[in-house]
Amino acid sequence: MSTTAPARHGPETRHRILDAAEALFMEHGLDATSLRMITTQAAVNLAAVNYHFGSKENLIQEVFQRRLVDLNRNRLAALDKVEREATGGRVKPSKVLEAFFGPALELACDTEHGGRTFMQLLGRTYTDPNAFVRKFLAEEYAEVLERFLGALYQSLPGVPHEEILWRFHFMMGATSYAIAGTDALQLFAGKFDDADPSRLLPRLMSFLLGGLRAPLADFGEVPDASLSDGEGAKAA
Amino acid sequence: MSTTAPARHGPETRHRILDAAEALFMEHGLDATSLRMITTQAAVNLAAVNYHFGSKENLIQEVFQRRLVDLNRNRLAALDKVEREATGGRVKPSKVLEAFFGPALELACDTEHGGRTFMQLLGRTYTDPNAFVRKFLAEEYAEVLERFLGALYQSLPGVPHEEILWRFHFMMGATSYAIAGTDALQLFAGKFDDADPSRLLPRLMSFLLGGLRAPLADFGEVPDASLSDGEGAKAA
DNA sequence: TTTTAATTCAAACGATCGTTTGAATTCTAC
DNA sequence: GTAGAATTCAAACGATCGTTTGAATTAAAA
Repeated sequence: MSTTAPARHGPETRHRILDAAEALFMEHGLDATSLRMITTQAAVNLAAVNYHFGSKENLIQEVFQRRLVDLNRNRLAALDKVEREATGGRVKPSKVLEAFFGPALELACDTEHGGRTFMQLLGRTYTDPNAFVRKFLAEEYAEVLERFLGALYQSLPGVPHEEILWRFHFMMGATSYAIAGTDALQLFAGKFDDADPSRLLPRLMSFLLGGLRAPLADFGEVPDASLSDGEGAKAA
Repeated sequence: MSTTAPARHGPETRHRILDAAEALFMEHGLDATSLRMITTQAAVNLAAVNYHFGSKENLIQEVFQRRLVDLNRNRLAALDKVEREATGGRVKPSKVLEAFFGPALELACDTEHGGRTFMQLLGRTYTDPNAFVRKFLAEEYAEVLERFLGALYQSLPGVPHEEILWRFHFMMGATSYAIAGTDALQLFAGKFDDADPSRLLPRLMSFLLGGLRAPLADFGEVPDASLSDGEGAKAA
C-alpha cells in the first residue's frame, strides 16, 4: 500500500472532466457544450470545473494542450529524424510532409484513447471564430509552423516562399477536412464505404504530394525537378 | 411615384436582418451571435426576427439559402456549359473542377455585396456540429454533389469511384480553408503578403488539379492518361 | 374616412448559462 | 486522535439567451 499512489481525488477528477469535455466539445461544439453537460457525463460536481480549471476557457485550453503538446513534439522529432537522415543535406519535400501530417493522422487513428475524437475536434476548431481559441492555437503552433515552413523552403529551392505558404495552407485544409469532416459533414453521407482512418493516410499523402508538386500557376515555366523530389507519390 | 415600390417596411426589414446576421455569424459564429446583436446592428426591433423568420434557426437557414441557391445554380449552369461544349462527349476533369470551384471563388472575390463574407462563413460552417445546420446544408448540396460526382466519374474512367470521392472531399477541404481560413486562422498571421482572393483562384486550381491527378496510393500502376486531361495545370 | 390587416415596439417570460458561495466531507500531516 | 489543508457538494447568484405578448403604429382596402 505504501507504494501505491495516495487516493487523492484531484487528478482523477481532472482527467474525467478533460475526457468528458473533449468528447462533448467534439459532439456539440465548444459553445453548445455547457459545464453541466460536462460534469454530468464526468460524474463530478458542477463546481469542480471552476475549482480545478478556474474557468471554462481554461478548461478548453487544457483540453487542447493536453494532446497538442505531444502531437507537436512528435512532429518536431520526426522532422529532426528526417533532417538527420537526409542524404547530402537535401531533404525531400515528401519526407517533410510525412513528418508533419503523419503524426496527426496516426493520432487520428487511435480510437481507443480518444485520439480520433480529439483530431476531429481540432480540425474543426481551426476555423473557430472565438478570439481566445484562435490566440492560443496560434501560440501552440508557432514554433512547429516556423520549423516546417523553413524545412519546406529549403527542400524546394527556387520556389517562391509565398507559393509554398499557400500550398501548405491548402494541405492543412485538406487534412483537417479529411479528419474532421468524415462523419461531421453529412454531404457525403452514405457514400464512403470505409471511413477507416488507417486507409486515409496513403490516400491523403498521395493527394497532398500531387498538389504540392503541381506546376505553379502565375509564373513562367518552372523546371519539374524543383517541385519534385524524384520519388513516386505512393506515400507511406 | 406610382412606379416605385410602395414603402412597405417588411422586405426592407428582412434584408437588413439578413445582412446583419450574415456579417455577425461570420465574425462570431452562429451560437455566439445573439438576436440582440443582430437586431441592434440592423437597427430593427428585437421581435422583428421572430416576426419575419419565426425563429433563429429559420433565420440561419435563410441566411445560407439566400446565397447558396444562386451559387449552386451557377455551378450547375457552368457544368451544363462544359458538358455541352465537350469534344466527343469527353469532359476534362479540370473543366469539371472549374465549374464547381470557380463560381465559389468568384463569389469569394465579391467584397462589395458581402459575397466574401458569406463564403468565409460557409467554409467554416461545413464542419459545424449543429445537427440542423448539417441537415439543411446536406439537402442544399445533394443535387449539386450528385451531378458533379457523376461528371467526375465519367471524366476519369477506370479510376475507382471511391478514390474520386475521397479526392473531391480533399479538394473541398482545401478550398474551404483557403477561403474561410485566410484571416480566420491566425496560424499564418503576417505571413501572407497578399490575401487577395482574385489571385487565389489560379493558385488553388493548380493545387487541386495536381492533387486530383496524383498517382493512386493503394492500387497498382495506373496509366497517367486516366488521371490527366492533357492540359497543363495553369488553371483559368 | 373608416375598416382591416400588416408591422413595429417596449416589456416581460421562463430557461439556461458560467460562476460563486459556504458548509460538509475527505485526505494528509503531525 | 487532532489540526489543517484539499476537495466535494447543494444551492444560489446575476447575466444573457430565444421567444412571446399585447398594445401602438403604419400601411392598404373599403
